[in-house]
Amino acid sequence: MENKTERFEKLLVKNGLKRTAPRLQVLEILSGRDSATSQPYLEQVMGKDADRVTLYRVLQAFEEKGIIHKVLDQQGTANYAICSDGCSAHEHHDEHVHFNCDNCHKIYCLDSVKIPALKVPVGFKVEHLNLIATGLCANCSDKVN
Amino acid sequence: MENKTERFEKLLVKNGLKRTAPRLQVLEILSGRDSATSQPYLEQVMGKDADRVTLYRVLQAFEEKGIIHKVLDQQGTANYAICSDGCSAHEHHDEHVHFNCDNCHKIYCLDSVKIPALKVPVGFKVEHLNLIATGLCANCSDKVN
DNA sequence: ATGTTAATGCAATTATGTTGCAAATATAGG
DNA sequence: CCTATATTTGCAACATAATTGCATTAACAT
Repeated sequence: MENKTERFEKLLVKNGLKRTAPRLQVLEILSGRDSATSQPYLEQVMGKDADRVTLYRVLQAFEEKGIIHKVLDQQGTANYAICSDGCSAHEHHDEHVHFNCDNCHKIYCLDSVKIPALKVPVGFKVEHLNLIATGLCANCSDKVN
Repeated sequence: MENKTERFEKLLVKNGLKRTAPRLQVLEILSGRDSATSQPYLEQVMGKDADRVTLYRVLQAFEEKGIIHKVLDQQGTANYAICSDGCSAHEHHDEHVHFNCDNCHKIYCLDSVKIPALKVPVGFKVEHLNLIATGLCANCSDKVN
């Protein structure tokens, strides 16, 4: 199996980004989590390893290249998750449902759930759909019962 | 036809809120628009008529009472719209689709469009759905063509 | 090895949101 | 109409989040 860091390095090069420590660290953190990661959490984990400004810029660059996508939770806080294959700078294929757990506050990308087509009033042209469900995730609804 | 201001005053009293100038002004502004109104826009329009802090508190009170509902746009900015009848402090019936126009940036409440039921993975319990569509609104798609 | 370009870190600035408190105001009751 | 009371407002201070410019550093092509 291919080394994880190697994969990340290729990913960066493929997108014309240099292989730098903060970028690799962000990819490392994001890939190790099963749900989207909030900007404040990233900031905390990176600590003094990288400047806050650098983090902003890394995330912005990744988003532009289609390496990660941003999901806003109900409070408007930005959360980031690595895009599944098939995303690019030109087109994000992240029109899956996001699930924001009321209990643990994690945000899951439900890649398998597609957003159904929508009937909108005449004249409106839908480009993208963004659906966030809230409730209890599988983990938390287990614990509660 | 009943006077608009009278209606607003009744609305406030019904919700146990005093009839104050900033509150009436917010209702006036929101009701005069065909789309949701951003917090920064409200702040700008109210100008020196009300303090920034007061605006925050008015909006918060209105939201708690179910008089208005908040929609976050793609940038995470809060937008507010008057709730249709049937909303209350206990239950918001605002699970309609919101439409964020890429051109004019207005946010429309598409009250007529209901969010279709969703199949989620086993274990997940959906409480609320929040769907924002982006694209061109009727107005803008007219102009473009 | 080295030159060029991209990326980082720092400082300063701006924007955004929150809290405590004193002054002002709405309204209920006399 | 006047007054008592609780709510609401406005101000000041503070806290947090995001952005910009610039000098320094680091990546990497040659």
